[in-house]
Amino acid sequence: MLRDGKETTSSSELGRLLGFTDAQVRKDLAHFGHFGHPGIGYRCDELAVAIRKILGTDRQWRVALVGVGNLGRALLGYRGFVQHGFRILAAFDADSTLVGSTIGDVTVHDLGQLDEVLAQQRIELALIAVPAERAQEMTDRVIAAGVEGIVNFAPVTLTVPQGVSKVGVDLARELEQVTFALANRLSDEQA
Amino acid sequence: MLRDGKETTSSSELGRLLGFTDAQVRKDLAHFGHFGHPGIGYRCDELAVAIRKILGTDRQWRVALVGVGNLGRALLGYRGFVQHGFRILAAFDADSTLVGSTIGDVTVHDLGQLDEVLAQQRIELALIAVPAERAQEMTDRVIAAGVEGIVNFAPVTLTVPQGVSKVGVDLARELEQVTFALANRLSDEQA
DNA sequence: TCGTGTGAAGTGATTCACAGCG
DNA sequence: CGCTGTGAATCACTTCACACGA
Repeated sequence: MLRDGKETTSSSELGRLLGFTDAQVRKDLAHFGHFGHPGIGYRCDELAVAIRKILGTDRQWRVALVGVGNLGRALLGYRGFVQHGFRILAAFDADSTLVGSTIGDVTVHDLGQLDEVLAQQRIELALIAVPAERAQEMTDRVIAAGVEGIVNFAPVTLTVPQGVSKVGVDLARELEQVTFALANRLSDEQA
Repeated sequence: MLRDGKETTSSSELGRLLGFTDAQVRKDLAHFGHFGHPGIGYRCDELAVAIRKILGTDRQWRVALVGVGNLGRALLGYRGFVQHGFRILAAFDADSTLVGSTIGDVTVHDLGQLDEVLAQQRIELALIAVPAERAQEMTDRVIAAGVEGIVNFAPVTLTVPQGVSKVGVDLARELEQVTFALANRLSDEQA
């Protein structure tokens, strides 16, 4: 909407676009504050700022990538991260033939330097893209080095201490969501 | 559990492992049928079979990849798909220098051959890994060619007709989930 | 005795509907 | 007059608690 120069929107328009009711949109937004203008709706620019504040993306975040395989490289090349304020500042891999190379503008470090580089770069978030067997170990190490948020791409459930935030992305599980819907022919549901 | 040779489990054990209550586990499983044995619990092998049936992964699915960029290549190399019965049988890209090459054992076809190859290979599911601008167009085309399920990696909301199942994976949104938790210091929630 | 499956109770989320502001 | 923000009503989900089978 901002790109299109749209000034304002409404809960009903947002709802239609997102697949919710207008009341749902208003309740959800009102939960975080008073962003709307009665009789007018929501100003697009104000709303964008407010949502960024809520999501914590009103600033830049310092990110590291652990595991520079196929998926890791894809993550390094993903432009969406930069657009949302996520800066990948360091990468790590066990493969010594990769160590020292730069992909995009990120240098691949040896795992032995992990603690040192994470501290030096003041890394806050880590993307775990290593094989399932190594995922918990890597997670423990980055958390010990001060990382507070984890996105885990390995198909295992990680254990993290209180205060550390964690999200798991299991690509096969996403496909299972589709096959579940097809196997049971659900006509509703969308994401 | 199967790998460890475990014979049976219980709703409370599953709940502890997954982060739910025992009652929740029982209700959810009972929703789909009677899989447990009173006094015993759930037999691991029986439960695995039952869950695969529910998820629709008790058979192989024929999958195509549209877009062989960094992310596409990562998806091609992801072993978890094969393990869950998802076979990527064809890939497509607009880049003519890629067309004709094989990555893993999948051939990259020209987009012009999309309809033909999808029909010939009887493709059921498609992974959309093209830039946001092209995502809806590619989706329309694969659906026209008979695809019934879509996993979309482009950061746009796709429109699909009734009967087609769709899941969206937005990598930046996963990170935002982490920053949201950190910005608001939620102590609960895990995925 | 252990542990499932399940009505009943309790809790939380969504929708309704309208007062009030621009 | 349009649209938000919000109590009240509705609806859905989770937890409780127990009958019953192994």
